[in-house]
Amino acid sequence: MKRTKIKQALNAVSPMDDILVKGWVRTKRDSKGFSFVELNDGSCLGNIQAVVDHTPEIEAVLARVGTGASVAVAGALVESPGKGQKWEIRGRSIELIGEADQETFPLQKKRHSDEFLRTIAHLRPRTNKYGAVFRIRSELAQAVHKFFADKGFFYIHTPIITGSDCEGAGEMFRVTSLPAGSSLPPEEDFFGKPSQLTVSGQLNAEMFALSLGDCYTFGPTFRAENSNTPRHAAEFWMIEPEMAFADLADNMELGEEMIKRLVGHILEHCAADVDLFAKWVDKDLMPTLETLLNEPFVRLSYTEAVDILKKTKHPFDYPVEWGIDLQTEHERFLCEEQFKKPVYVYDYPKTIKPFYMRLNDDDKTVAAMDCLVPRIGEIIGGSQREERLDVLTARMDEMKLNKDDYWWYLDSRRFGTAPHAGFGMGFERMLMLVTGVANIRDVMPFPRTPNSLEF
RNA sequence: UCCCCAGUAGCUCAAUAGGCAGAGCGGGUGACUGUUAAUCACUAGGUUCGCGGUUCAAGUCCGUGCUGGGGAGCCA
Repeated sequence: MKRTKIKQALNAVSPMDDILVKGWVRTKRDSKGFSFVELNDGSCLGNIQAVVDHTPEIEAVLARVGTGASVAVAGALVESPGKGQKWEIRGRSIELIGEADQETFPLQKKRHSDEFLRTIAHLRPRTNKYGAVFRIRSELAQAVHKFFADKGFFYIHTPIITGSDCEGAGEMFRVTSLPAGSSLPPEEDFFGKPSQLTVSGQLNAEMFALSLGDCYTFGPTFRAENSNTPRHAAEFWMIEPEMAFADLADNMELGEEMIKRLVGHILEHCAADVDLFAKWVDKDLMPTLETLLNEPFVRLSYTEAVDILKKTKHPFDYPVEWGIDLQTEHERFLCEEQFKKPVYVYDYPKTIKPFYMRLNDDDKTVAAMDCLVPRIGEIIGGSQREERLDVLTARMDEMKLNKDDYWWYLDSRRFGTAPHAGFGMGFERMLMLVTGVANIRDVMPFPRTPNSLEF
């Protein structure tokens, strides 16, 4: 007989004479003459309860069935006479597939701390909370692709290994095939030059925006920064759309539409899992998601933001002056206290932003934008790109970048250049936003952070 | 990388002023004919993170290292 997934069984509309389910035992309760066995197979948050009467053969099996064991139960799907569930399985047979030693199996039936579960990252998806996290993660990734596909964006696979320190966005991981401890020069290495793991697919994506129109990348990126915070990981996934013939306003509009669509999709498709987070992880999750969905995002120029920060009575550790980069405390004040909703800050001083952002007519600011959301901080960072060759090369000279390294990037401005804009969204931060999970390590299957590479 | 806090049973934690190492949960054994984190009884379980020091005596005080958490910087 073919296995029925528990999600299907729990959604049944009528009883079934024959059903076979397989899964992991969440809890077993014995009575005299029969036992309750609750199974979860990961297909959904809910467990299905099987009731098995004791026979000598079944008792022999049940003696070895404990929390965490994998089993197959065959029987009939019937309406449950007990409270708490609509359906249950009246078991005719139970087969032990994989035993779990009760002395050493680390997952209990009660709640564990996130810190402890991180030390058993290989087993934590078997818990309710982490099962829910990773079902939502999967659904969110699908929703990203659906959003862009619906809008006619093309999905571009930009390279993971890169040869140029593009952007200068933080420390990069070196890639080499030279033997450990080798003192050979980069010319002798695999690519004949230094190579690194990418920190962003943006520069490559720009080439495709200036060819296919609207496109996006969605893949892993790597930062070798020794940053130890609940919002950073050394390996994380980033979504980077890039649009031709678009400006900064189009860019902000796309970001807002995207966040609203993703939130709406998760509320619609992962209701049971989201409820778990609203109930146990973040009491304010539902109001937060409602705000994201229904409230228009604030749009505020950097200059206006500085004015607000200078006028408020709220004390800051870092004094505010036009020209400084906004500190975490400033960003949090703006979106958590001043407006209590997502805030776009745009037109930043050029001195604190990278070379590729489009210079505004004031010659002091660039067409950059950050989207700040409560609790997470910056979830989107983007800009209109500098499409004018002379302005772009002048900026590169100012910042002492070697133009030869960017010859192909500059070609796009030599031949048929066009205004274009794009941004990067941290996928894990989006996931933290929709689940209320506070630590990025807890929305990643096997998180990579400084001094942490166990799994 | 900097600042702050913590580390005691498998897990979550307690231990008065420096004076006998404790509880709940989990595990094991048994009871119970409809349980829902089942319940009840009994029971086993410890290098108090490592190293060094102070003291008659250290889980507790001092130094140092490691690990984890929170905050900051950097960023998505």
